[in-house]
Amino acid sequence: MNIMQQMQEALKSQIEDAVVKADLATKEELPAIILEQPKDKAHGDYATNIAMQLARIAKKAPRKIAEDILANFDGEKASVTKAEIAGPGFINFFLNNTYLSDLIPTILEQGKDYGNSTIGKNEKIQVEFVSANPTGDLHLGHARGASVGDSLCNVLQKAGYDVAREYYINDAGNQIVNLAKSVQARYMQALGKEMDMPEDGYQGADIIALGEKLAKEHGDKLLEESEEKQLSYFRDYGLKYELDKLATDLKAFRVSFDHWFSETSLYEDKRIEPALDVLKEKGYIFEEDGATWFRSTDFGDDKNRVLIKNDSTYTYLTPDIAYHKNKLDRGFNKLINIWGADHHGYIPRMRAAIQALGYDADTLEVEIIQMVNLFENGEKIKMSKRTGKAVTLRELMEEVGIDAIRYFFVMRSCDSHLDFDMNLAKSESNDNPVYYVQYAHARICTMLKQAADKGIDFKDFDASLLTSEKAETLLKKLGEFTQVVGDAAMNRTPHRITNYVFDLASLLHSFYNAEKVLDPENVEGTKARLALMDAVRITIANALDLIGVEAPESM
RNA sequence: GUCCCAGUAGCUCAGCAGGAUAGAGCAACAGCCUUCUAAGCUGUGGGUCGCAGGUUCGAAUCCUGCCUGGGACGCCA
Repeated sequence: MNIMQQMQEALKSQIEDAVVKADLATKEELPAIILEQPKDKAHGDYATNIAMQLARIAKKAPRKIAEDILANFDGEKASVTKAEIAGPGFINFFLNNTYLSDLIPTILEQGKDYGNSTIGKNEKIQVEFVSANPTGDLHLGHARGASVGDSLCNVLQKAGYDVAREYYINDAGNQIVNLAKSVQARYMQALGKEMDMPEDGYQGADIIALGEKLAKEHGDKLLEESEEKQLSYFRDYGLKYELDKLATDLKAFRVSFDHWFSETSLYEDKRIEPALDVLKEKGYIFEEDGATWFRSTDFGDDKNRVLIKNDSTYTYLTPDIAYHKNKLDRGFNKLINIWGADHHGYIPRMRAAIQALGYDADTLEVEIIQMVNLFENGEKIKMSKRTGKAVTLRELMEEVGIDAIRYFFVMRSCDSHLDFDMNLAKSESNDNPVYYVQYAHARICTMLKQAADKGIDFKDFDASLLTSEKAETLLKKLGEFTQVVGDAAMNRTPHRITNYVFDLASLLHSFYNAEKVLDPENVEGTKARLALMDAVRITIANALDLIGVEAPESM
């Protein structure tokens, strides 16, 4: 538990004691004490609404209750210097802020670990994200999913969850047959022979390049093989090529996975039948119109779903159920899937399957990532999957840079559609939030370097010298970091990290402009400020690390 | 028709378990570089929180209905 949490817990327990002592409520009746940090400084460091909450239980006016609480409140035990009743019945607490001076040594000592907590209680949680079909390049939607997924995993880990990152490879089924046919057509075309693309073929430039590559390497030799052998070759070759490309691009994008799970392996390891058997035993399976169905409506889905088509092949859902069963068999007690908005309709049936397998519905959480619109020069860039004319992640990385993409994609709540402004992301100006934050970090590094060059050692700093309002605001913000990470983890909202780090950078810039850090006239003050700067540097770097953005030492 | 997401300042969006006068960036306007990076700072103006009800001490936040925009509703994946 960090200093801020200790402070809050101490305060809460004093409030609880006071309520019980004042005979307003018993310990059992008492609701959880809520402490909030008022926006207005005149309202103190913390405020509680407990008096209003107790109005019904104690049958008294909130302000009267607040008075009774304060009459029985021992402020000294919680570092409270002043407590006031305000508004409809808030109690505002003003704290002795010396506790803040303990914060800097903690941050400096913890370094990269500052912000870590144990609220995840080591819970085994699996996050499946991206899982783009190996049939083309990653586009913007995947990139957002990758950014959010990776950042969420980082946040969860920092908050003490035991996280496994997984990519589900859809390397079985129709789309792979299509891939093989598409590669074949592109290969033929590269040889100068007439061949139409299959109807649902993959039109991407990557497949054209692949066809040319094959033509170059093999000439027309591949045509000597049987059609079946050719397609099998194109399938394997295309799959490997696409998967390598996905892995390379994602790695470049600073996203890695603990496990790449192959759909085909479900067939090879005979995992699909046993999963179906479980549903069958429990009576959720029935036959109709020559097909095998899952009665997902038993669990709130709006219609039942086919598992085995009347041509005796599986639907997409069937191996996916086996896959999720496998995840659960591996001992994860929480599964998070990150899907694009176009898959949201798939949630009820998957959740039904989880329940049919004997688990709670909320074992599976699905985070839906809304769509991305790309804007350049104020105009929306149209994307078309059919013609393959979508902007790829690779192109975007080359044009915009990884830091800006990662930051922009995680900056907004997943629920919101995201307008990605190319001009803004590319601009090296203060309009660009990424540069704004990185600049704050670089500024600090410059000061620390200059101090080091001058031989200033601030190890023996005295934090009590940091009395200015701007320094104090900065300190309080630093103290919030652990809580912010914990909230982002529990609510699955990595965008809070960008909000936080932006605010922190803003406070740093403000402080920087108001106070001279390196002051030859005041050695002790300089040391204290340098220590504060180092703590800010560490916190910014840790926050940026969570969202996969670099923290440069100079710009 | 059913379901999901969104609707907050001119624009893009925050707003944490309901809390005090609704915030930030951009844009507009006015200032700050003989001083640690002006990729920065300071200040001003700008809002019926889509609409209508309800829940309560209190609603941008929760519930219901409606309106608008986007998406999903396959024996596709």
